[in-house]
Amino acid sequence: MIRLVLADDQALVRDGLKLLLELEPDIMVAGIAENGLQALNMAKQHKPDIVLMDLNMPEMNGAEATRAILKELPNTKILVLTTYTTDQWINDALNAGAQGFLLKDTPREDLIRAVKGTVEGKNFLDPQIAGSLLKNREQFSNEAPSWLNELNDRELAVLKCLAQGLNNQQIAASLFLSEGTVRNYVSSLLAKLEVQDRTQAAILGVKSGLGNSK
Amino acid sequence: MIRLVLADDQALVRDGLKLLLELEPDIMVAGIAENGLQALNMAKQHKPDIVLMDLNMPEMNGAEATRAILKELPNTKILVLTTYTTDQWINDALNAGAQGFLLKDTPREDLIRAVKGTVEGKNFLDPQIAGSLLKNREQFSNEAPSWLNELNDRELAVLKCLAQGLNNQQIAASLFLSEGTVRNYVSSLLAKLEVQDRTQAAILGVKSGLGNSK
DNA sequence: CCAAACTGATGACAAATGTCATGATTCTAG
DNA sequence: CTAGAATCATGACATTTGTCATCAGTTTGG
Repeated sequence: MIRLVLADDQALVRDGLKLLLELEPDIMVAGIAENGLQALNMAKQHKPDIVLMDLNMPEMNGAEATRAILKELPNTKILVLTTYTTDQWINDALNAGAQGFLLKDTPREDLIRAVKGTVEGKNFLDPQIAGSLLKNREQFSNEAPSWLNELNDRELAVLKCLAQGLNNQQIAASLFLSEGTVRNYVSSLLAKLEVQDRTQAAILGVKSGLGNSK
Repeated sequence: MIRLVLADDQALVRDGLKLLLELEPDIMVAGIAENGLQALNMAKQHKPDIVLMDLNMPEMNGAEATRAILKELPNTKILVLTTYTTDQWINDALNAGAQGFLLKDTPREDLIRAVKGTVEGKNFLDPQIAGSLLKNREQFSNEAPSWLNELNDRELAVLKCLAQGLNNQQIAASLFLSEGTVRNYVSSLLAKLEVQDRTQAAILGVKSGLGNSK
């Protein structure tokens, strides 16, 4: 049995969704909220498996509420239901840690599938919304980190350090090398990456996902 | 009428998909390929609206084929059909520019919907695959770039340049300032961001999404 | 065994970077 | 009007960075 909290500022939508969801035998609407603040309180009170969250709400918007709920109850799943794909808060909600995004014109069967799937850890993204995610991604992860192969272990280690913003002295300490040696590795690194200086190398590293994993 | 090219190395899958797709009156299977190379040729020959692409294929895998096709025919949509969510090539295909990702156990109706939606520019991501995208995103876009408010226009402009890897001279040229002035702005920037050098500032900038938009 | 590659190191040098003090304009609020 | 901002600029200076030539062990493949 899936326990669910519903948050939307429009009464009609709330009531409609409630009916729609309770047609499903293994879904139980544990609480209904009219704004983000109520959603947070409902979540704390009922500890639901999943929260269906509207974005545009008074008091506390969906993104803020998502962040607040996840801070208290990190295992709760948040499925965002929004009206417009251009909603400026989609990005916020994404960052706040929402697990899924649906448009309100999603057919009932899809909504039910998304609710159940989200509880199981899947991530449902409406096709109209997914585009921005894909584009965003392109900005960051480079198409072909082909140079990863050209770099030897040391150079790769140095690049990781660069991507973390260390200077030569810190890198030397970190890798137990002399500073001069580090300078040499940085130098050959720059040549292989075909960049002009450590900053450009660091940017490449960050964009390729280095610099996060120690 | 949607013209479609199908690429999969398994005969059964090819035949099954062909039958399944042609049940739909407004979809026409223009070509069938057994590997990536054939897919590329088929695409060049038939100029389809969309290519259904398997990832694991001999000769040229799906990701490479995707990249090759998009290079020649940038308006073609590529919908990837894969068997496993852990497929190591998913990332490659994503970077190669595929517009959608489905698992092969997707029901027929969803497949049809995805094909039509993808042609219309939507992005269908299987819920099991979308997760990695969301996680990836978390690494990069910082939740609260609070310092963004503390920076004035010039400093922000300089930070953008830093995030693009420009040196002081290039920044000066770009913003029509003297190099010395740029050095001053960089200096105050570093203080406000509480970092030690331009590399660390650039990393912050990149992680916050600057450095992409001019 | 020997050449080649790899790894780590030094010193010297030019260029880029970061910090500071200081000035000149211009704009704005009291 | 005037003090104080914001903006742009200089020059001087110490430090960091990047490049190069060179050297010395160690490993490895032929």
